[in-house]
Amino acid sequence: MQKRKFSKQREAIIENLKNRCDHPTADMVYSDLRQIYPNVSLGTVYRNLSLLAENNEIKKLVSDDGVTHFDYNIKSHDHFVCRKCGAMSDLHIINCENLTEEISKNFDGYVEKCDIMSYGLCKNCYNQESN
Amino acid sequence: MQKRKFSKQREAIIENLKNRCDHPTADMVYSDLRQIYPNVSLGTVYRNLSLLAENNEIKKLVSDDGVTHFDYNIKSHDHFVCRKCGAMSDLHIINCENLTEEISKNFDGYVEKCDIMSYGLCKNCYNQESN
DNA sequence: GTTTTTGCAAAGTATTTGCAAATGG
DNA sequence: CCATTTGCAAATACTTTGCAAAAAC
Repeated sequence: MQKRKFSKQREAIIENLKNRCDHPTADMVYSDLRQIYPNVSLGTVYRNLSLLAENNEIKKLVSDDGVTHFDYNIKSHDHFVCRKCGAMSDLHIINCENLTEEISKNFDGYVEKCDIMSYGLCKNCYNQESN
Repeated sequence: MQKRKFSKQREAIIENLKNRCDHPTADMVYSDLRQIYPNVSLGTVYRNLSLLAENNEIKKLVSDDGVTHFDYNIKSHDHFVCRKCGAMSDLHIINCENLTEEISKNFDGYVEKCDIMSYGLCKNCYNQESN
């Protein structure tokens, strides 16, 4: 791996992810970044998010509908995606914490990680629907 | 929903999915279909796969790398994706069969389904790597 | 005869890449 | 200075869409 140099854009991307819990898309991060650095480019945001995800400094999460989200929390945890508003939120499932090891036992190969993604309607969208 | 009419292209797509277990992409199905119907278009394949997935006749599965796969088996089961060759295979996890209901208990909204996606190296790629 | 589906091509998304200039160490 | 990163624009990859013709019923 090449030596990494500091960049204020990358720092701002990390800061942005750190201070929110809505699992933003690249475009959402880009919108926020433009408030601070009006000339920042979407390419820079994509380049940095990919770099960080490859080095496991952040998590890249792709939902069923093909939308890519990013998460600052790299600890093993699961997610819920609302079919209606598309929001992704955290989910903590108690009895599936050692799932990776569990799968490894019966698997002929190397199991690196395991993601649980749940879908449906979030509280808000569910209440709206029943009106 | 509008009334559906028969189409030999759609039937061939279903047949193709039914007779394989490698969770193909739209393009893989398209390649096979051209052997039977040389003039079939990729648009038709996408249209039909979307239609079938929306009506829950097949499953649409998106892996971490953003690649969309399709599965004829609509019963609840989980998947493994090889990080090296990209192949998707089935995984049957015994103690996570009622996960959707389990999540529902502690969730303020409506939980429709739940996918477990596991990543690593498949048997073949793992053996190659250790040589 | 009316509705659905098709093939084709064009358009739409999301993401990546080439390159010269700017920045970091 | 040399390596990395940036902004910009163009390119790529994947998927959807508009439309007239064909097929289904």
